[in-house]
Amino acid sequence: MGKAALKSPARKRTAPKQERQQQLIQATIRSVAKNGMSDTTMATVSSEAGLSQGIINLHFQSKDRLLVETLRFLSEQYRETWEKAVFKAGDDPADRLAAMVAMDFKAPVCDRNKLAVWFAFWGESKSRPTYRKICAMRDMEYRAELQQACHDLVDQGGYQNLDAKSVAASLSAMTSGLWLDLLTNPRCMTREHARRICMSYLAITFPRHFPGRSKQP
Amino acid sequence: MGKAALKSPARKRTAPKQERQQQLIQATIRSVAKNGMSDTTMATVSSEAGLSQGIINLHFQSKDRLLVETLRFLSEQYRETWEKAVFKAGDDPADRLAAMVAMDFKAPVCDRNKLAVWFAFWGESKSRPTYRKICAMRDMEYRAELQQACHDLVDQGGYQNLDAKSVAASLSAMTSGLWLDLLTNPRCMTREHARRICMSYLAITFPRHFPGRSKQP
DNA sequence: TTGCAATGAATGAACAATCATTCATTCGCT
DNA sequence: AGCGAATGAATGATTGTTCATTCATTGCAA
Repeated sequence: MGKAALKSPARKRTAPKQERQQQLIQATIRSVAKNGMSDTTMATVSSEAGLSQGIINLHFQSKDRLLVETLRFLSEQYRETWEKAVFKAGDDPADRLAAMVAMDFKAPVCDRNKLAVWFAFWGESKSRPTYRKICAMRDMEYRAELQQACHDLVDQGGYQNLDAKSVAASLSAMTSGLWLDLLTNPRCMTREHARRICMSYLAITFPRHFPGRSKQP
Repeated sequence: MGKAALKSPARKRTAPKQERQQQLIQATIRSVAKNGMSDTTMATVSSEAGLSQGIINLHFQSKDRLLVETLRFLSEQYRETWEKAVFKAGDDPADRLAAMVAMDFKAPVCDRNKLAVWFAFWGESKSRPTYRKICAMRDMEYRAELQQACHDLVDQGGYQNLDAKSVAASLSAMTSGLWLDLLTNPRCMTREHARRICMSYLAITFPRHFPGRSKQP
């Protein structure tokens, strides 16, 4: 054991496998956001990570696997985030809905780089069954939770004319549509504004459980 | 002149410039839908068009310009389509809204190939200012029209608590979100179902101008 | 009509650049 | 010393672009 502490403690040259993989996935997100999926190469990713050329093949075997693992990471982070939010919200279905909406427009999920990457994967999803499966699973799980909360609220609040499934589909669609605004039009749309728009939808849909919509800009 | 009609009348070897360019843009849409943006090459496009390697540089100078012109085509076709739909709908703002929603989920706009291409461009838009400008302009024009119709309906129908801008933003977001469903989950979402979801939103937002929402699946 | 240049659209082989992947070597930790 | 992590030059495949050539069409002369 060396006498001196020595070394830049900030960045070890050799790191545990999982840590390096995570580092490369983060670099992939930055590269896809900065250069687009088409211009993201092994070189742009490894350079973004501050590591060498061959590092990706060492940890992920191929570029394809790196991209799949990146999508899987985004997908799992999304699920963990809303699961946590729902748990914290407790039993009340209205609280659960509000928590899921809030989560959709806050870090770590709603980050401009990550939004760009989501859309990049969606754009490739028609030609890549693996992407489509991961996306479909994320969507299914999220929407099932949304639907459950809507169903509970319809029951508990006596909204007999509402179809929980349709409301969940509407809310989910609105969310991804607002993500698009945040991505392509960040000057006209903020995360807080996007959240308010979703809450307005909840307000007219479940008027007895959410504060009424006002003429906000 | 010529005795025999001669020639395969179906495909002339030399065609007017504009016709060839259109042919190549259609081939680009098919290739991006089939192979994704990353795996769309000069070879896949020209082969999809049934033409030779050099043909794209002859007509578009570069791959970049081909892609930009493809996005511009989609954007202009979208605008022409909704302009026509709004014109046909006449003066009534509720009719105009319904017409724009219907147009969003019908050919030629709502084609699965074209949706894939839209998302591919959106995914690259953060890294390509040219893409972002074209997308932003399309969105702005469309939303201005939507907003106008909402504004008229708010005035005429006495919906004093509604903000036309927010309603337009909600509807627009819902539309692109439903496009995502149609792209990634075509088995669970149809164009007609998507249209109904939008109409349900209009029904709860403008209850005196649209038929009430029922418990449809 | 028939023959014959002239035109320019279309081709596809060739080229240089870029790409993902490999692997012999170096480096750092125990 | 020994071992695994990391490197980066090397490799072959793929890419966008170029350009000499081919070929259908058109205009003109006889």
